[in-house]
Amino acid sequence: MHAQTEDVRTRLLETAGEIFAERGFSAAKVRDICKAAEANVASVNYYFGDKMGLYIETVKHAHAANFSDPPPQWPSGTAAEIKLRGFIRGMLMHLLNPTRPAWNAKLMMREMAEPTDACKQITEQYIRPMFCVLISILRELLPADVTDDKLHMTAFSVVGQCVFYRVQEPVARELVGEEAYASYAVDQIAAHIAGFTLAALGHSLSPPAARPAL
Amino acid sequence: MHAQTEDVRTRLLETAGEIFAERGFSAAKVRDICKAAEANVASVNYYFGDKMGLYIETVKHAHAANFSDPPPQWPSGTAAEIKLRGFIRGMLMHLLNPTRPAWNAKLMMREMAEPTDACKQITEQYIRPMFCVLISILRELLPADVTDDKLHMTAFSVVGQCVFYRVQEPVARELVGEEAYASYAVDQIAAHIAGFTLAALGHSLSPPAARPAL
Amino acid sequence: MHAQTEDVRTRLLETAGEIFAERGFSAAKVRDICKAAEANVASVNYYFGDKMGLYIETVKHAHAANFSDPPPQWPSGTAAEIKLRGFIRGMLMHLLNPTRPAWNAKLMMREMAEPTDACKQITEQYIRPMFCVLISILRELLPADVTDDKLHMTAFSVVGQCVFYRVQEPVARELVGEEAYASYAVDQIAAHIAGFTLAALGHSLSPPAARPAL
Amino acid sequence: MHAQTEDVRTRLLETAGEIFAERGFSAAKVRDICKAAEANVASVNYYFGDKMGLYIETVKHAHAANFSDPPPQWPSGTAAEIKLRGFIRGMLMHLLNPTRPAWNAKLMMREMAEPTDACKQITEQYIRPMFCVLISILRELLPADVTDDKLHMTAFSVVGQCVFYRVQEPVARELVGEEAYASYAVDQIAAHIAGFTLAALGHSLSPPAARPAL
DNA sequence: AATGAATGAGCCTTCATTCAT
DNA sequence: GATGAATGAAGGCTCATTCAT
Repeated sequence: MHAQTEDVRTRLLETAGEIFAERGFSAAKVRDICKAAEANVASVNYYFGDKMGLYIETVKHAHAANFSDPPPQWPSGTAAEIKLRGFIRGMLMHLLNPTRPAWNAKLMMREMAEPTDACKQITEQYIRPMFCVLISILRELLPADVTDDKLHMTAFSVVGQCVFYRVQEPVARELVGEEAYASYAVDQIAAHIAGFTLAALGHSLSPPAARPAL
Repeated sequence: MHAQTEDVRTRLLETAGEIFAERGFSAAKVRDICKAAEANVASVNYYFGDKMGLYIETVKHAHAANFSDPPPQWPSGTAAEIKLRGFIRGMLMHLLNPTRPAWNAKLMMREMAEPTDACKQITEQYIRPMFCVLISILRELLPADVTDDKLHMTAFSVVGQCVFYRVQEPVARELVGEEAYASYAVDQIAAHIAGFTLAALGHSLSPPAARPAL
Repeated sequence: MHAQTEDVRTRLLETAGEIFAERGFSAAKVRDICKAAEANVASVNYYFGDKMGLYIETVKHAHAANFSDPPPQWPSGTAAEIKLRGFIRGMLMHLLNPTRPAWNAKLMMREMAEPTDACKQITEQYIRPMFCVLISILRELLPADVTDDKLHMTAFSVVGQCVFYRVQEPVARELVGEEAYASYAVDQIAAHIAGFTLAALGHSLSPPAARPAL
Repeated sequence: MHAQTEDVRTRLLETAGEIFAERGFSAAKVRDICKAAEANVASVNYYFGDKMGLYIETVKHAHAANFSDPPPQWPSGTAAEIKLRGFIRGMLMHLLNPTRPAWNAKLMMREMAEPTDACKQITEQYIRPMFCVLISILRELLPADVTDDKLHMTAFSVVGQCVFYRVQEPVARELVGEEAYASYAVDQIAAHIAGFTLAALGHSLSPPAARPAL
């Protein structure tokens, strides 16, 4: 109760992430957050000034925790196709990872729907680096004279296919049925998106395994 | 006070959509909604039972207003490619329609992040019919022996590319810059997505502009 | 809907009695009353001005219905003991009658707890006549030179014993247990009170049946 | 603001008693109670959970304040008649106590008319102990082989006579006239009820004033 | 005469915040 | 530094009442 002083702040951040994600900003009650974090009712105001202060720090913290993985890297000379497949799989793993980030991603969704200052910060800090990696991979796969617009839209096509499974989950689940949706494996989805994308880019119509040299 | 009697309900629906979209369910106050709709404080409970009732109807109404167009139809014999291009363009027009939409789409985002009963109802009522049309188009473009899973994932790839521009708008805008993003025309995006998709399906390397060879 | 016009008023009165008795004045909702009476929501205000108007009329109506029985009468020359037994039994029948008056009596209780104008009116109109009968019976059973105070207090002793079973029912039920209380028959209680009273007055310690001439 | 901190709860209890008694549960407004108690609007929910919680505690408190005197005790060997006289007088003193009671009793009336959880609790906590004392006294005055029913009904006859003066006060006052009623002294009533009861039980024709013979 | 759609005052309750310790 | 008892602003909802028909 005295040595773990800094821990309270962190516990608050973690718990708040979960609860904000689950219920949204205004539906989340600071009392509930504090109780769940085994902290005092006044802790939020003490550590973060007010509820909004806690929220902003929470969003930052969530991103830091969720996207702190360094952008993927490959040995130079790795084939662009391999890198694209890896990138897509990594992204889906992040988005659909059922262990930790359940609420992390939900929180992000909210930010998208109602961007706060946190949104811009996060984009620059965590998303742009990933985006740049994707762009560089796609540049290898596209003709050298491709326009920036085309390049960006292609990247968006890749990202759009991936985030769909996160963003539209409830709808997709309803459309194909609970059972069918439950059977989707991350690897299966990743293979589909990568295959679809590579085919679109005029590379390989063959499934990953059939590739001669990896 | 007598001719516009039914209009109160409608005005409430419209105004609530705007406010729910802007602030979210719990942050939106029925008092504010009523004031904005020039309706009585009790109107919400009178017409919709309670706040949640208003919300559900609002979400439905938003969809109805935005997606009530009957699923697109083509003369029999129309080439599948033409239909797909039309479908994608129509979907983007809806999603990015600058006249009505602002809050309409935002509201949907919220529903995705935190699905309520409204979500299921809308999916069945408005989304599934569209989805079925897309599926039938894709069936023409895919091999006859394609699995349902593959068919569905392909549809999701199409839809994912489209909704990205709605869902991730703030991020996309930030990533490519305000100016570049503003220059994107619906037709340009639609052409990209259609071309990307048809290429992925191994069809057409032709439109949007009879590309020589890739 | 047009011929039964007067009936609505009456139905309202009856239903309101039941509901006012059950829930009290402010907890009773005019909507519920109207629905139960199959009358319009505005009927109360139409027929009685407002909710309080309905209440006052309801209390009057309830008493008229419940105590309209003429005060008991006996052939001249009937023994005072017989008359007292009859009086007590009649009073208990009224108070505990499980068929009609359940709510009638409850309503009266409320009036006692919080006397309105209706209370005085009722006392004069319905209660005093009964009280006078009791007094006249007791005068026969008490010495001629009894004071008025003594006479009144004796009457109150009789009445008090009777109303106890109505007024303190929940407590009595709890004290002796649900089962035992349920086994009390009106006749048994009446016999006890009459016997108790007559004994107190120095007449007969014998149970009613053992009386030589009836 | 610091020494009297506990007093808020108590002040609330006292004030609520007065107001609940005066207006009934639903007509009493927590705002009014808080204002009268010089407490915050949220105090009720803070201390008692909700309005009903306050009500229950209030009823208990009223009883505790009014009946908290330990059940009367007498030196062993005291004559049962003496004890009965004492018991009756004590009970009437409580019921008619002009210092505190006004609303206390009214509140009880309401509970009887519309029993809540509070009723049961009070019966067990405050009323039953008194009732047991009365029963034990009566057992001394009645034949050894008396049935439980008879014993209980006899107790009810005693209690009924007493509570009448509380419960039916408005009616009694009206029946005998304001003046006459005002002249009733507690001692006078107590003497009457005790005398009446003892006579009924076949004991004592002695007190209150060594009556020669009846 | 009688209705029922619509109103607005106001009630109970919640909840972020504060302040004395 | 950290707490938790207490606050007051405001929110959702109810309900008696009205008014045009």
